[in-house]
Amino acid sequence: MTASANTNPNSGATSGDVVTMDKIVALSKRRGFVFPSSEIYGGVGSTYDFGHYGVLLKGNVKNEWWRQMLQERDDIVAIDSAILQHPRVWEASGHLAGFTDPLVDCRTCGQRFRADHLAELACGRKPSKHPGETEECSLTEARDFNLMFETTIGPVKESGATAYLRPETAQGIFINFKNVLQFSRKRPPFGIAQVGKSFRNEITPGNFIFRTREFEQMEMEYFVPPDQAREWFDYWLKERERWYHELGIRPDHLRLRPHDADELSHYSSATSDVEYLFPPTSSNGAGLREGEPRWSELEGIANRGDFDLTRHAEFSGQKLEYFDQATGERYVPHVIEPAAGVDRATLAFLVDAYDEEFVEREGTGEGEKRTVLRLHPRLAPVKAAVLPLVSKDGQPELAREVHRAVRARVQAEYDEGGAIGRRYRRQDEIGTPFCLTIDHQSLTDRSVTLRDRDSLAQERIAIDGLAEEIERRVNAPWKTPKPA
RNA sequence: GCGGCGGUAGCUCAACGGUAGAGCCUUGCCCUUCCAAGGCAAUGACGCGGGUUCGAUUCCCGUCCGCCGCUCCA
Repeated sequence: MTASANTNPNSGATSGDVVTMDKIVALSKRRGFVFPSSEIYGGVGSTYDFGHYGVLLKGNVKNEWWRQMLQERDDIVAIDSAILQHPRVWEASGHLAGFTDPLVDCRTCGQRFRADHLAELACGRKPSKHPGETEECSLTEARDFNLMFETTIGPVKESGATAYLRPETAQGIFINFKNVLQFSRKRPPFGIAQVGKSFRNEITPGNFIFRTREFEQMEMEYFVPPDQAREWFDYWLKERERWYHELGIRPDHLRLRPHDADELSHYSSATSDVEYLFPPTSSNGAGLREGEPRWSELEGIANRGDFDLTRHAEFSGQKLEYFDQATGERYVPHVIEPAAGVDRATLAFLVDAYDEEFVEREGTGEGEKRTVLRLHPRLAPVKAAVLPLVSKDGQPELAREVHRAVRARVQAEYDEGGAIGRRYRRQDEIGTPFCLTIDHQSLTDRSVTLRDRDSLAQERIAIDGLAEEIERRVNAPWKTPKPA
């Protein structure tokens, strides 16, 4: 729970400490994971485009989430709801009211206040004053802060109906509760899961892809009998924590943090955050660091009670409840919601995997720094790279054959350009767990060397059955070699 | 949105009131070699707009973008 190992700037250059956000941003751009969006036009604040490896990595993160939610159990079904929904959805959810308060800023003290609550608010000055009451106060005009993106349905703006881009995927699940109940043959406890884009006009986006105005969520609403809500809440806390651990996040960099009473959302009776210990922004050569490591939220797990179904029942006039044939009971299920950020999880996996080490050149005592992403093989964008040692003597031809076989099973690359060491390092930087090198011996005995990303160890392995062997290794249990 | 700092090739840096230079990276060719150190060549930058000036990447203003703090959340 504590961050002692990483809050101490003098803790030395253990491999876990070298990462900074600057390095992640630079690597992301250098290797084509993530680019600032609209760059050729000067950029748009806090929007990002995912490049080739970023798409593969993020896709793997989502796949792993689906694996836990769908493949490994039979009480959760999937849905993919529309981004544009009926405006009443957001009245019922509370977003339209809660997201549109007029606010004023004070230019003197820098604080922000609800414009309609000035008379009751204290502005922090002594003796206690209301905002605007003292001579130094310099309040701005009241402005509407609508955190939802607004658009118009219909091509003529003036005559169209106002609609909102969804600020969360959860509501798309609640409004489909009836549909799913009818067609999925499920009864509580059961869940509905969704992955998709959401949009919020954040006041202060930033921290790379950590907080953006357009982001992707992985949300699951788990509907349970009211008297079981607490136990399922605890269950999902553990399940979600296990998910991060199994995908290689170092346990001492992950924690569950229960919300205080005053932090709770309007809809929640209990919420815990899954937090990751993110590194500082940058560090200079002298070991001084700008910013401190900071616990930040990857995921919120909330007990939403019956708030959502009750509200939608009220606003829509539809019955949103479950009738238990066995007991003759009719009730509104309570909801446990693990709501995770895809981009945040992806960033955390990148950060946690980042490592640098010194590789000595044989016998010289000198060497090079190696940058490597120690990603769980299942998360790695590319599972295997096929490399002919030299690009002649029939090696490229055999390598192409191996590549064709391997890529039939897993994401694989072929590369014959430049020195072999350089190609290994390129693969290290994108986290490829296995490099398959074709050499002169390969041509006579149909074997390759398999080079391990983390240990650099090489072993000789037969080409026949190679693709299956790679697939087996990718799916084997894995633990990060990085020290805690 | 407010306050502080910053913006020169993909990256790390340099110089300068007289139209920018290096290393690394990348690409091509040669070499053929199991961990980025070989040879030859090439691509490539003053965030954007305005002002001062004979002349602005340099000085001034605005704007955009980024980082740090306030606030919010996945």
